[in-house]
Amino acid sequence: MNDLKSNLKEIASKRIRQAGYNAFSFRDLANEIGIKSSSVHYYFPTKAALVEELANDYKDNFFKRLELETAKLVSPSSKILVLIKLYEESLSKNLNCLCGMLASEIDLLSDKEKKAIKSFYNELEIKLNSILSTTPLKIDKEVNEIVYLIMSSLNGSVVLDRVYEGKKRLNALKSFVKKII
Amino acid sequence: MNDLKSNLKEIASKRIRQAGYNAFSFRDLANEIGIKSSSVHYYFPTKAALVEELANDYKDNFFKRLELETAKLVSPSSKILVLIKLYEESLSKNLNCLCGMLASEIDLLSDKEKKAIKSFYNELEIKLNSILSTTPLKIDKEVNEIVYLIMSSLNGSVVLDRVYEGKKRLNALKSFVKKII
DNA sequence: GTCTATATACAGATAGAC
DNA sequence: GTCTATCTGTATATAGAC
Repeated sequence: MNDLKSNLKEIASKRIRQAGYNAFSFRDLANEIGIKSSSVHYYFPTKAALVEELANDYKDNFFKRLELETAKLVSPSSKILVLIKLYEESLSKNLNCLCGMLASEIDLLSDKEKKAIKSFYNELEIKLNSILSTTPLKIDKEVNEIVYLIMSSLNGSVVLDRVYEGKKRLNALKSFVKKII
Repeated sequence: MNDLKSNLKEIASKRIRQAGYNAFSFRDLANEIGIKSSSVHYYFPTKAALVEELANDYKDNFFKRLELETAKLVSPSSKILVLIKLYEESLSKNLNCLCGMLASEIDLLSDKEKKAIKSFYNELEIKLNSILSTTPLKIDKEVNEIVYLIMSSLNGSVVLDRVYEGKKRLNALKSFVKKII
């Protein structure tokens, strides 16, 4: 992929993660790079097509990193801490999770965009279940419920930590994971 | 407050909870009621002023209900289940929490709007801490960390349950609360 | 209180020249 | 690939008549 296209995607992704789907326009992207908005349409026919591509890229990159960084780890808790670290990185850049942001705006999305978002969370759920199924929990709960708890908390933590410009909620989740797994 | 003004607020709140700050205009509100957008400006000088009022109303109403419905309850877990029930009601109307939605779009907001959002979460944190401080937890964790876990999970659960048109994540949180408190 | 009229700017997209 | 030009519609107001 040429530089310009990937630059456009990077800028668009950042904007969405800052303030949502409607918080940027093709003109914004064009201005930031120094081209015209009609040229952006050369790369992406519509805004929906761009966002769909962003969501799919985000998922691919996210799970590629997760696989890579957990590959040599053994304990479930260490693997989940890597997952949390990916969210911490997002927070440290003062950005929401792209899919979390779009999930909260699900009513705005086309079917293809929705599918991309669901695909991200489907894979996350599968991954977490597989990590947690290898070991008994230190708390008497269904694995699946802990998976949901971790996923919902990850999403909410970044949103709220961003509001408070801190890390308390992600840290609390981290601490919780260390305690129960 | 007259009917028209409260109708406008109700419609605006609903739209934000469906798809965010930028997902409605004064014209939308006007059209839905059958007046002109300039008339909406009679009630609210700016969009920011409207949203600030919505957030403050939401907070007032939320905690009024929480106080009312927990007043006669004794056990901490039963009180927290009432809190979760408020989020379940939101989900059953297929709406996000207003403050959760705006929290994810925090970069869009004016200082006054931000303040209103923080005020909601400040009060929720205080309330949860006070509920959980009356009893020892069945899990060896700091109360404050469990408060953060519940708050972040509440937010994330509604967002994700809405995506999947289900209740699994809020139910998982409910189940977790029953287990540890 | 509600309207018409207006102002200024932006949004998403397309046609066609270069 | 990038541009100019254009289209059609929308957003956030404000002024002033009724």
